[in-house]
Amino acid sequence: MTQRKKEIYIQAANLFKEKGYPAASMRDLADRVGIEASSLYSHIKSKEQILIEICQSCGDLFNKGIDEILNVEDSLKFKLFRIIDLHLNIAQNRPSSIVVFTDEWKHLPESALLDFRQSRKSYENKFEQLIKLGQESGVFKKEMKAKLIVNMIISSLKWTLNKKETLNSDKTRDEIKLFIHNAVIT
Amino acid sequence: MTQRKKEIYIQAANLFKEKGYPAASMRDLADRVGIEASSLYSHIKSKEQILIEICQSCGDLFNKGIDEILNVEDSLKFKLFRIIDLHLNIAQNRPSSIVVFTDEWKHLPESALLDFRQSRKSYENKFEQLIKLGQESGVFKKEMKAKLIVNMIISSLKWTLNKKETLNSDKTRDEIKLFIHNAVIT
DNA sequence: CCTACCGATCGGTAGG
DNA sequence: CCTACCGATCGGTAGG
Repeated sequence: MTQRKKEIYIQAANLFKEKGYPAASMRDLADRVGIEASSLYSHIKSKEQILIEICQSCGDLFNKGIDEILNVEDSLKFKLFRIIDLHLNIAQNRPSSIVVFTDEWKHLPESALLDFRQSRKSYENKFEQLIKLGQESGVFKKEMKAKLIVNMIISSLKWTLNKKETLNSDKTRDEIKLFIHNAVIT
Repeated sequence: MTQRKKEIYIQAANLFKEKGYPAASMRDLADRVGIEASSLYSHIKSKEQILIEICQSCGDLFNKGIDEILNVEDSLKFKLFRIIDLHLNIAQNRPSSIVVFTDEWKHLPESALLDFRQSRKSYENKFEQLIKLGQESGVFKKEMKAKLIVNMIISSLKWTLNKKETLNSDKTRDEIKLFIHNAVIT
């Protein structure tokens, strides 16, 4: 990946985040990169392809991240905290891409949409298994369905997207973990 | 508001939800209503105006809803549960509009955007005051900032949008309330 | 990487 | 509510 191509992907993520994918034009993007719109196509295949790659790479970050957490020997409680940090770290390190991944995936073309849903499903299933394991061993509360707990946790973290100071504050991160700790740990 | 105009707003909300505002065309909308695109403009002023009214009316639902809850004499804990039901009820009763309100507000024109942010801010401030009151009286946990609690709660409920069976299930609603109860009630 | 350009589609108007 | 149409803009290609 050349420097120019990287620059295009970075600016595309910024632009898609700000305007939304359909409202972001290739001419907007070219302006930000500092070249003509037609010149973009020497580096990229299509507008769609940029969206596909942004969404795929974010999905991979989540799945690789959770795999690493689950494969290390730790308490289930600590693994849950590491998953929370995984979400916050991705938001911190890829502030534009993560918003595109979260808000613009519905504009993916059909085949990439199937991949996206599969990747997300795979992630949620791993997360759910962790919760179920904790419920069986008495670490996590049993009164709520594991799938609901996963949905509540993932959803609850999304307000932090785009909130740089929140993501940078260890104190705020601790409060987020405390909220979820109170919600699910026995 | 004539029947035809109502129909246009309903179909517009459905369409904006499905495709996103920028990708939804007035020709799409006209097809769903069963008239020509140009005929839409006998009933509505512009595409933008539809978005503005959808977002305004949802904002009003939240603000009127919370005002009613806060003005009735109830325990703070019960008021919190009523706020949760307010969110779930709006999602249940206006399944398309609420998604447009949540996901498409950034496409509002400048002046409407100011109104939108003000309405949302107003809602969040009232919610925050309730949490602070509860923290002072020892009903809600003090270890987390009130604003963070509000953000976590509002965000945590958003996964239920578009999940009709979740919104229709009293049992699931109870689990959602239990999650939040555990998180914030002493 | 640029100039020049394509067909398609956009929101919206004129006039009836 | 329709036919006919407008200028603007879209993603993308040809050719150099």
